[in-house]
Amino acid sequence: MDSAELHATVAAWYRENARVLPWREPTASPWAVMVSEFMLQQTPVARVLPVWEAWMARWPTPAALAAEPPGEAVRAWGRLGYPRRALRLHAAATAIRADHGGRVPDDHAALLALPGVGAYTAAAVASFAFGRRHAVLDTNVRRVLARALSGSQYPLNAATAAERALAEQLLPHLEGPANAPAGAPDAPVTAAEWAVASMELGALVCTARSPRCADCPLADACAWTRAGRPAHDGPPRRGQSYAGTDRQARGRLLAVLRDADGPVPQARLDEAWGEPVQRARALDGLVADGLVEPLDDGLYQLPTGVPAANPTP
DNA sequence: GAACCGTGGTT
DNA sequence: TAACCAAGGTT
Repeated sequence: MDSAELHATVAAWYRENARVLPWREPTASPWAVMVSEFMLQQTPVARVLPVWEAWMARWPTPAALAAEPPGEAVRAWGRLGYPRRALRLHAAATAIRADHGGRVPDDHAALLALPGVGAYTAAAVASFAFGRRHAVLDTNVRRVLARALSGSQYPLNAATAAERALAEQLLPHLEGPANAPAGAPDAPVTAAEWAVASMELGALVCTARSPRCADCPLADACAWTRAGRPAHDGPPRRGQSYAGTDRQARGRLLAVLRDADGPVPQARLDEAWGEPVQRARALDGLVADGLVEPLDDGLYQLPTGVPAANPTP
């Protein structure tokens, strides 16, 4: 199967099977797309949806978010996880207001320069919000390419230069929006549509644990299937421990502050995590990350964005 | 390059 | 049930 055939096959599947998601609507603003990409970093769609809706209702533009303290972003982030993303999204909104006239930039380099925006997010926003042509290499796409083209069950732990080169080479030449016009099943496939379609195939069919190969439009051409779907052979993929880690401690501490109306005394944090050494280390880390602001008298709160007044000597 | 950074659903 | 996994980014 050549790449044109690959694009057409996956796009045809996508036009029939894509989930309806608010940030994919043609009316979705670049900011709406950007917020979704931040939230979707390592967090499943189902958990993002309600938080995204509330976020967009409250902060429909970057300037609206930038006008509020970063702690409000952390609070609204809720239990999506990795709350530093909330802080970075707030910082990105602030940079957009300061440096881009309040509009999400439309080119990859300017996006990449924003806090919390890496190679994936810059390519995704440029593609999905602006119809630009970039390789969007997320975990779904990497898995689809590993199976369909390389014949392995899983991609390597880290994306290689060869992988990125392959993704570039596979990119359709056509620019334009990610969604084909309604009722145009044979519309040409844009780079952005290929990106969202290959991601969606990985998310719905070519899944990590139990791929639904019977429903896959690429099953006949898939190198991994043709090879008999051999089990992963290579270094073990790194696991993620959690219970008892600093991450869990940080999560418990921050949850107390999120759920409180105002500043919280140290004693409330002590209840949230019993082990004092780890608790202190976790709290220090949260403060260092800017997720927590220490006040006088052993009080703590979510960040206000206003540096605490220095006591006069 | 490897470690670190949350949370909850699925297998 | 414990392990795995999720539209990554930063240091």
